[in-house]
Amino acid sequence: MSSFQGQMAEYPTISIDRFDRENLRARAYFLSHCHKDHMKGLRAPALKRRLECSLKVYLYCSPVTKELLLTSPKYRFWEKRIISIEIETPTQISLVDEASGEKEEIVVTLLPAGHCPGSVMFLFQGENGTVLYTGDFRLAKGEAARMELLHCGDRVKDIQSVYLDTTFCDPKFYQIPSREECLSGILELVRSWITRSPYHVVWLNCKAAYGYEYLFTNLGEEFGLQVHVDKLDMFRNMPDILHHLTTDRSTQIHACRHPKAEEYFQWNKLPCGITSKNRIPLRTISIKPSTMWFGERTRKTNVIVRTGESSYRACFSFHSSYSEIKDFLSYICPVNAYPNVIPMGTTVDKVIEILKPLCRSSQSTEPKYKPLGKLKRARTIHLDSDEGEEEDDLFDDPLPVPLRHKVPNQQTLYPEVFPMTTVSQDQPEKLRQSTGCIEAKSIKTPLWANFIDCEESNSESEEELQIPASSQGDPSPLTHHQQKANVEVPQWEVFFKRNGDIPDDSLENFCSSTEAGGSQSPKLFNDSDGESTHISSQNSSQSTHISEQGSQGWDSQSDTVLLSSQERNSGDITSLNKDGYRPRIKENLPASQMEQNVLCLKDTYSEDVNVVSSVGEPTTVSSGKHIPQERRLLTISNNADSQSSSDFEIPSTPEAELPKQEHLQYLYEKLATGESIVLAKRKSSLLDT
DNA sequence: GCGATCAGTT
DNA sequence: CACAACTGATCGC
Repeated sequence: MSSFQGQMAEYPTISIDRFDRENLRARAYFLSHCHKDHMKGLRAPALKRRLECSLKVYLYCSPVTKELLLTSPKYRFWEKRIISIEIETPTQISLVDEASGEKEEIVVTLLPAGHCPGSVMFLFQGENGTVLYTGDFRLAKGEAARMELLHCGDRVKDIQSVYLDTTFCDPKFYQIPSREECLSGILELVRSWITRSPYHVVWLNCKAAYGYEYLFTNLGEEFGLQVHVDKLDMFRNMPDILHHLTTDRSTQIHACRHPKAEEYFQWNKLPCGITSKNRIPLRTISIKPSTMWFGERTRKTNVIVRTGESSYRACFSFHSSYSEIKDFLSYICPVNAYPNVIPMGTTVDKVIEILKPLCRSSQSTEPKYKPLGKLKRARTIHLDSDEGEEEDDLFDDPLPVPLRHKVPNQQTLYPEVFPMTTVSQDQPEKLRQSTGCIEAKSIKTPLWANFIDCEESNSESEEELQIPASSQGDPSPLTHHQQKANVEVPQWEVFFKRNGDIPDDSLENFCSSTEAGGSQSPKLFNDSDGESTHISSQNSSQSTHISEQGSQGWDSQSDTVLLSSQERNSGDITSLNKDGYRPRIKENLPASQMEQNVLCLKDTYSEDVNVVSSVGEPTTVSSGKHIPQERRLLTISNNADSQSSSDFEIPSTPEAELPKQEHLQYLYEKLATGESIVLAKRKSSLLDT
């Protein structure tokens, strides 16, 4: 539940996701997505009055959010005052104080947040620096690195503050199975039930909230059925969703709701009231999407749990896990990070304590002295342990500012050129600031950087290297066309489809199977209470099955339902990605230098330089606008895995370049602290594999 | 009567 | 397991 009060320190004249109290004075409003807890005050009389008096105040949101919001009659009064902004399209907005006439320019870019249809993060650029408000988000590991507009050239933008969705920012939520794993588990469970007869139906016990749509569409697609829901008119202009939904109760998949639904279900009655078809009683199971999480050291990763004779819980999360949050924030590496949510059972201070080490201020370039004898664990020990996922927690000391080269998926890197729309009533004037983004350079990766960033095995890289470079880069003309043609239709897929078709857990599985003593045979996972039966996301090659009598003998071990995330690897569950969606690429139109300056406002190397200068000289390298082939190819493999390390665009064979004096100096310093020993060992073990 | 808030439920 | 939202009680305008 968001506790963000609506205003950001840097841009206090705008309000985001809060519309009450001080926010009533905002010059512009932003809505990240259509969930009630982000809409407080949005239909209050006070704001309605404000709107009537201040004719220059608008609400900005994504096209899908606008559509969803305006479907509700309660919010219809916003109709003339909402401006939708396309995803990944930097847009200038004039913030005018109507009393004084004072004006401020700001550029906002909407980035897909993966939380629910229409959900976005807002990237603001203006006089007070670049800030990112994430709204609520679910982004897999490495996804920030793939967001082109978080970058300036091949470097992540200089971001002053991140206002972060910290819903699961607690180590107990260390891991949440990926969207694909969860979807796969549900798909197999549903398949195993509805294929028995036309009278076998499933009820998806979903909350009244946007966010389950990709589940419905994937189920619909997979089984050629429509999902029964109570309402679908909000999707009337989103055919990709609409086509998989129905108000006809005769389908085998239901996601309808009723206040007494649970009670109904006890009596084999669906929320919509039906109990039979053709006078033959229905056989129903319920699947309740719930967030399941796993601690850092938990191997149990079951995505389906049986909770009763006909009841299941399925893993499902709208929010990023602890490790996903850490990956996201450490990649962005802002100066400040502020939590938008204080999770239950924790405190602001505790959350800040987690966020702070991932921010720049604590990424001291001065290595801290650490006696060798105090090193926690040697990497070799860790390799022998049962963890597939390597842990950056091993290092007590924050690493220096990562000089990372997260290469976006597309090749249109240089120069960073995007059309910029100006949304304002009275002036199309561009921003004057010209702090300028130095023309993007291909910065050679210092040798040491490979060691520093390399956390995990790149087991897939050899395979990925076979992928021709042409298979990535610009989207196919068809994709491009479709997007142009559909410009009036809200594009919801953008929020959930990722580029790449390769399942995401290959690294972990590789690690756990090769390094953890090869526990490759399927196992049954049962809760200690002996009540639940699981579909696992961990085991491989175990086929899913449900006891023939869903309501009988479910307590026997032989009824245990398993589902492996790796079944998906070998199988059919890639519909989430199969359309091969790629983030839209702007036409590579020539842009004025001024536009570039605006886009890279404050993202200057001169601002960065005090941070990075002690570990290298990135600004002086000017080896042209060419990405080494190896790095591009490795980027593909990185794109494909959401859970694994996002650092594997760095070739495992370092570029044949001798480290410079400063790099050596750095290495020596690291050696003194003990860290590089660990890293070097890790590295060599990787090379040995 | 409406809305805000809180506690409880799912 | 939490989330997001609903329900109902209470209070104030």
